[in-house]
Amino acid sequence: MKGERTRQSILDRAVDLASVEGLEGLTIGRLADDLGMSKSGLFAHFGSKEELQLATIEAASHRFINAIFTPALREPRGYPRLMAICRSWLSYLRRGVFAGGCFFAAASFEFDSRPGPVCDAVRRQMNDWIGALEKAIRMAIDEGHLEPAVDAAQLAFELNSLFFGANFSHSLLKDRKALDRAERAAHDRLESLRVKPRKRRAG
Amino acid sequence: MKGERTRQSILDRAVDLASVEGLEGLTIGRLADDLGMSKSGLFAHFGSKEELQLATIEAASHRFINAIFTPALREPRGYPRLMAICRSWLSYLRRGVFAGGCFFAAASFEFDSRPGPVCDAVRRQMNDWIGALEKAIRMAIDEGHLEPAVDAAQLAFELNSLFFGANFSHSLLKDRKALDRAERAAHDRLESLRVKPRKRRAG
DNA sequence: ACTGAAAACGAACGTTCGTGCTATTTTACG
DNA sequence: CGTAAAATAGCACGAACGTTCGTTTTCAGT
Repeated sequence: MKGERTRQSILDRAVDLASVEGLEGLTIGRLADDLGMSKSGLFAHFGSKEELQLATIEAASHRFINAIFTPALREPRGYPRLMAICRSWLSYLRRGVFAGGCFFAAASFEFDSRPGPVCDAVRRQMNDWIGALEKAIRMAIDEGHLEPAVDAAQLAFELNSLFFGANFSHSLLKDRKALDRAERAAHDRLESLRVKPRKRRAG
Repeated sequence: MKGERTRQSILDRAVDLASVEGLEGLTIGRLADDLGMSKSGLFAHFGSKEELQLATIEAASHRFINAIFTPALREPRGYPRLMAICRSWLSYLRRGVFAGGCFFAAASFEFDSRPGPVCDAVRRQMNDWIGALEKAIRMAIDEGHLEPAVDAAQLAFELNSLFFGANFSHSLLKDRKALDRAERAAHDRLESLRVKPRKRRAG
């Protein structure tokens, strides 16, 4: 009972630490110090560093979903929801949901050339994310909001790229216009693929 | 004399190692083993790990410029050169110029929240790169190839985002269509901003 | 070929890493 | 309450980290 609570607070801190120092830079000793507990006490919760990393990814995913999808799913499906996801993503960066920028952007570039269970877990998360983006796009097509010819995978790729680019310009270059640029690019791109509502007949 | 040659071969290997393991994961012992030399012998060339990291960034920059700009600068300025940069970038990823994908994409996301001399050096490199992109865009505007209203900084942001996105989809997701998607997106975007050559009078 | 300098080496330093153990404390429950 | 179980602490380990130092090897210029 108590264990579960402790575990959660460990992971909460681990997610932020890893978003700054990286999943490999995330260290058991450092994490234990931060939480005022012993290395071995913390270690017992996970059994290995790799398990800690995997659990941290899982915890980060929950935080991500809460920040992006939970609010966006309140919007009506189709174009509004798709646009809400974009705005949620940028606002999630602005609000600093993770201490060191987007956890998954960092993890993606850290592990993209280091095969293993951690790499697999990151890839799985990112495939889910891209899949969810594509789904929202297909919904917008089905609702008649986007042109039927739109390639969902292509558009998802482009939107995701803009988010990564925003993270980069915002966090590393400290460009205060980064998020505005990304929002403008996403908006313009979506607008260009939008079905113009000349007549309200198509359903 | 000999020292400079050794130093260069160290950095050559360091660049590839760091593009896989990260600039922090780049380890003096590992690097020395790879090169069949002693830790202390290697260490003496740099005096500290941080200096090794900074020198590695510098070396990576040379390789990057050789792969991207040297060929692109042979194209006539304006639209052709801009498009050549885009294609060079994607081909540079395809050819595996760095062992672990784009060195600078990895470094950017690794150090974007870790202030210090290494972060500063990465930021400087990336500012140079974005600046060069903007310059190529402005040239295309000046040559009358792109609409005069084009916002160079905005377009540079978008192109760079596509490159990062390509790196991500290519390296982590192993999506074989990643580079094609990025090229298509870049091409379409540039085409949409292009001055249509209806009559060959302007210029 | 000789020699002074430059380069590389080998061993060791103190620290931190992840990971085992064995106690001890704390918690949950009958 | 008391007690079994769960959670945490303490300590030690071997390996790897960056770094220092004194020695030895290799090179370049005369």
